[in-house]
Amino acid sequence: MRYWLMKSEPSAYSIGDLETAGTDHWDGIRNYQARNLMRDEMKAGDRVLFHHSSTEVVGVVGTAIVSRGAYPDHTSWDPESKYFDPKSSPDNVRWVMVDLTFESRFAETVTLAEMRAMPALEHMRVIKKGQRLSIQPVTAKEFKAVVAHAKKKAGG
DNA sequence: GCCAACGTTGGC
DNA sequence: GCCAACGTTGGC
Repeated sequence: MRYWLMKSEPSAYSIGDLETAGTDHWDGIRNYQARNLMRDEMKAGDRVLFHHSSTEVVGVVGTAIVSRGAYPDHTSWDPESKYFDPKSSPDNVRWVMVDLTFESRFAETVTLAEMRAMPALEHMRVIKKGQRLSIQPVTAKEFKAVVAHAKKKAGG
């Protein structure tokens, strides 16, 4: 089983949206590195740190589980979609998505500043400047350290 | 809103 | 295949 960090702008899709949906597809990934990770590495059962970016409090806000591995992102051949890519079609799938199932929502965000201060997370990509990749592998140790920190902040 | 960092595009 | 220009991301 692998562990991941997935970024989302909460104005577009938040942890609350995933909590409401229960399970949802993660469409709109249009970056080759992120796509390759989804297509080649991400499997059902993997665990995900759900990260809010471009917002007032940036950081990890909860966890999710990959409930379906990579399959074609149909928004890529939908001319009405903002994620439309004319080079993608059902016969020539360029972009993929996965399904995520809500697991937990932290009482408080584990902020970027807090993560930077945690020795266990010193190698995490998300804390590095200029790191734009929206899907990042994390280690089991990092995943657990973030979850433990969230519990500690919640007072237990 | 600024701007650094990065990915993509396209001329050559 | 190089690399400058451009567009996007995302913290601050």
